Amino acid sequence: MRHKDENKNESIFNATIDLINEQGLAGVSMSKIAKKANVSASTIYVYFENKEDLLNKLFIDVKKKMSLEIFTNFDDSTSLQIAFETSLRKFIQFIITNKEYFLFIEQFQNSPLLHKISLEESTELFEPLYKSLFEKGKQQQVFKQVDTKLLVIFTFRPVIELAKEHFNGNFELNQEKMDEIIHMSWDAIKA
Amino acid sequence: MRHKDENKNESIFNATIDLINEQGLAGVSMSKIAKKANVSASTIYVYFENKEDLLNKLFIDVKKKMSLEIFTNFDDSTSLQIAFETSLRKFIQFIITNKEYFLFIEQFQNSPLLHKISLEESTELFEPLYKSLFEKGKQQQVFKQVDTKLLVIFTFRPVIELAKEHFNGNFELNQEKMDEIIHMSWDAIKA
Amino acid sequence: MRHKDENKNESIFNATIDLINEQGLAGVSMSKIAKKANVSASTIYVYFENKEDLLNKLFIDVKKKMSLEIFTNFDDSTSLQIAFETSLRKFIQFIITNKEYFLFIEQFQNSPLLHKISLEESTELFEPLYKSLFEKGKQQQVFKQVDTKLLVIFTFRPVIELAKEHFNGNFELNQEKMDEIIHMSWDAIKA
Amino acid sequence: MRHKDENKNESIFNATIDLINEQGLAGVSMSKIAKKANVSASTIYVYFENKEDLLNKLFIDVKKKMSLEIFTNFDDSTSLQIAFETSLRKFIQFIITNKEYFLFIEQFQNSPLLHKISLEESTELFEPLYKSLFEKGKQQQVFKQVDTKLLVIFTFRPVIELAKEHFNGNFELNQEKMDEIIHMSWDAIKA
DNA sequence: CATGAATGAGTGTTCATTCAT
DNA sequence: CATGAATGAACACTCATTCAT
Repeated sequence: MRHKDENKNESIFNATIDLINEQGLAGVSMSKIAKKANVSASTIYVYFENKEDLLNKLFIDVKKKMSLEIFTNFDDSTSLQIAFETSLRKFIQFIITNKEYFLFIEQFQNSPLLHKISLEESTELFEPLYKSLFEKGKQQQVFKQVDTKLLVIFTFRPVIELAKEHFNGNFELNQEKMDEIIHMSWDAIKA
Repeated sequence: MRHKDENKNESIFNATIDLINEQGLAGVSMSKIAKKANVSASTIYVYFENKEDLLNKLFIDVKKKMSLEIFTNFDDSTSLQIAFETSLRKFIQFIITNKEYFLFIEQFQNSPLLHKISLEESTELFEPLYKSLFEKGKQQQVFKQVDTKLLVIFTFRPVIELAKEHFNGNFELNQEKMDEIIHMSWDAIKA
Repeated sequence: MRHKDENKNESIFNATIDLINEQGLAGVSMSKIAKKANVSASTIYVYFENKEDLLNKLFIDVKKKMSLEIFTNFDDSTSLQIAFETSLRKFIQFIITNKEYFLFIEQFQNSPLLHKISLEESTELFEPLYKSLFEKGKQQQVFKQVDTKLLVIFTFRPVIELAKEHFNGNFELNQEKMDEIIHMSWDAIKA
Repeated sequence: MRHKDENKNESIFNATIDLINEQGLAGVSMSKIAKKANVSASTIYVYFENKEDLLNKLFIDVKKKMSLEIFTNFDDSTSLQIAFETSLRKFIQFIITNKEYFLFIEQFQNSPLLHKISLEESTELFEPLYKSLFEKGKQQQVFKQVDTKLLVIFTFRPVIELAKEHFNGNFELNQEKMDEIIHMSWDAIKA
């Protein structure tokens, strides 16, 4: 349970995140969110146009938090391999310490309620990574000469999937495993 | 007595698949399925216990179809690299030519409606692949000495994600891309 | 649980009685009866016109069983007080040893599904009691000169209500209590 | 905000009572109640948790009305026989002039939807009667030395049953009959 | 700004009964 | 005689949203 915020917007966000983690995206309703956030259901409509709007804004908010943490102390000037490893480790770190944000993103990313615009807006937040890591890597012939999307997916998707299995209790994502994953991702994308 | 119409089971399945592809898993309701399948909503309950039961049985049915196609002509005796490439290509082939099955699986796999038993039952269908490809490969030191789950995920997850982007229209999964993906997956898992 | 009868009619009756005792009258449905009786739901319609018909026939059947037991060895020639006490004790005996019949009767007696004709038909079964006990008693000035219905109700209703409380566990209907009840009923009706 | 219409609660109660009297307890449904009360079915859920809650609250409400009327001008200091007769007459009066409340109580009292708590709460309303009538009567050796429950049942049950027959049209509960009933109940309980 | 009241549309499911064999 | 298949109508209840204050 998270603590009550002064800010109503924030407490609606928190209630939503908590609910989705407890009951899944399909289990959230405006009235449940209202109850958990200790506001009236109609108050939510003061802050958000409708349910879709609430979820999309929450999505962008969470993605912003994520990018902020990943780009903290991001050093453009290190070797590509170090930049790669650092980024991926920070990403894993964020997932592990923000389980409820991660699970919300994973659920909502596949939902038809996610607007294309929100997805694009949230993707743009990670542009620096694409530019100063993957595309630079391709230019320097360190990475394979393939669509950047392929590099991104081989870097992040496997660990995402394994984190899910970890949270499900079907897999233990310990230090050793993380090293192996990073190694495998690197092998996949390196030229 | 009236004899059970084998088609009815099938047409309920088809209606469900179509609906999920049109409206997403959250958008399917028993009455919509009934309307699309041209049966009464209560007729569905002659064939299935409830909504969960229907979706789980459909899931297993589709997974069975998938495994059947992947294991057709599966040759245990070829080189590992050929077995790997053949399997992955057949998998991609299935996805591309059975878009609606693939999208149903992807949506339902993450749903809380999916029973653990159904998931296990469907996973077992692919056991031969794990045994005669990934574990054999580890024994022969062709693959990395890591948890088989890592090998499986680096083999199948990237292409799944790219297929989704392909169907979304954000990415063109052509022959060249497939070759690249297969190459990257191979690099990821090979020792 | 009662054992399966050869006679289908009987096994449908038994299943119904059992169900009503387990789930209450509101909880019985034709399909549940069918399942419990190990027949198809449509088979019930071979034996009975519809649900109402089934319940009404069952009601009369049970009332018949009841009257049979009460009138066994009924001695017309004893003193009225002995006849009164014997009848009432036999009635109590039937209730206690046939809890499931009793509870069905009590539930169905108040149901709008009970046809007036069935009620009359079942009431007639107890005519002898009215004639050779209550009306004779009035003639002989042993009982109050009031409507026979009053005599009947003061004789049977209190014990019925206390039997219900007994089965509910709110009241212990032991030998002493029975004696008291019989005494009170007698005081109520005697001139 | 819109303020709660006190009438609405009341009109839902009235609609429910009317429906039960017309169709029996088994015949009431939330949508029928809604239609009769001229509100949307979902509005009922603003006032009550669910069907059970509605019926239980209605039950307590009606019992309260009943006890209020019975205890009006209840005089603790009169002779026991006068107190007995006054109470019983007031009870009969309530039944006769509030047929629809009475029939609701009789039906719901036997329903599995009645919560034990509601029953207890409603029983407590009549505690004064038990204490200053029946138990006092036993102390003064005016009544038989039996379980108070027996006294209560012999006092109220026969008249309840006869009122039902009266409303069914099988019995005319006129002034003379009432006097006889009161007399018989008194004989039953008096020492 | 905030909210309780109100609702039409929809949910999954059960029902008594009929049909066709 | 017996039955599984089939169904329209109904059920209790939840939903996202709007209204009036």
